[in-house]
Amino acid sequence: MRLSTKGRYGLKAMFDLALNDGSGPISLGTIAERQGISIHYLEQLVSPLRKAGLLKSVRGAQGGYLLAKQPSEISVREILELLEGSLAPASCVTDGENSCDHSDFCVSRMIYDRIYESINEVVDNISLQDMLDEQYRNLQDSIPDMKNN
Amino acid sequence: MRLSTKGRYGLKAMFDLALNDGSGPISLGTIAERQGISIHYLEQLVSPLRKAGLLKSVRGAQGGYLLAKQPSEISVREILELLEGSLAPASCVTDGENSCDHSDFCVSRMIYDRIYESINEVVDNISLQDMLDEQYRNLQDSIPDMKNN
DNA sequence: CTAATTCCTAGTTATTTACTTGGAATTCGT
DNA sequence: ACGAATTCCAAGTAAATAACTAGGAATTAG
Repeated sequence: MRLSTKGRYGLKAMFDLALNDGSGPISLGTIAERQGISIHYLEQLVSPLRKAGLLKSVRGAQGGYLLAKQPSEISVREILELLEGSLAPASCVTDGENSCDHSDFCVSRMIYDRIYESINEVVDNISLQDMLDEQYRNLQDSIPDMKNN
Repeated sequence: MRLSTKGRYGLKAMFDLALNDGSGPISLGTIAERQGISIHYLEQLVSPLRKAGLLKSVRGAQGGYLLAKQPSEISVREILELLEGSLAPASCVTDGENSCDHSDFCVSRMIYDRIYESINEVVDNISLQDMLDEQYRNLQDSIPDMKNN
């Protein structure tokens, strides 16, 4: 039940962009270095995010990526689902009836449905803005002097 | 974020045993056939469940497995955690601080924590007895005549 | 024109999953 | 006492997936 590096790195990258929202395009090189991720690997993660319209790219020198919407308008769910596929704990939850053998009238499936719902409830209701707010709160609480970082 | 076959098959097997609770030991061969799982693979799943005290075994001919406790006393969480390991979406959630690089003051981790909690909230509160109840309800609703199966 | 970038496709390696194989130990029924 | 049915145990293996790497074309600021 682990998220893969795709989801985790992708979320990190999006959060990095959110932190720098408004300062013009940020290159993958910069993000890769800051987050400790291979730049070529990052490219692959960023590509679907761009195609889905979560971020914009600027090509050429001094180019890079920017959020395509406000941080408040991008949910963690969108990001994770794009990179991980659906967050369902079993394929029958999203595949409809066909994948399930019905031998036990799918009581197991009822469980997977409920897990799926509860995961979505969480990630649907956290936006990048919420993450920024949380970050700010963390900084205030633990290291008051670092507010300006 | 998928459960592996270990967790899913293991849950199926436990539910099968719950359905037959009280009728003496059920052999893995029977379960394997009913649930469409390789018997040798099932063995591997059942072994940790036995060692953890969720089920008992009876060796030799006419032997098999039985639940070691009442269905109401066995939660889906216990079963899944035994077979899948913790249901945390990232290792930092259960590994403590060491695995996390703190570069973003772990706002990501806050998310993984919340997902983890919400998953546990679900699986903690479903017991094998709840599954039996649900099964019975399903049968009543969809095929009234099959109540006696 | 050049350096810095995105963009694209195709490898490759490492890890994990999902089993299979083989056989010893145990016990019921006859 | 014997044989069939079982649990129990340790390895091995094949397939799938994850996690990258490699190479290069296209674009653009300076």
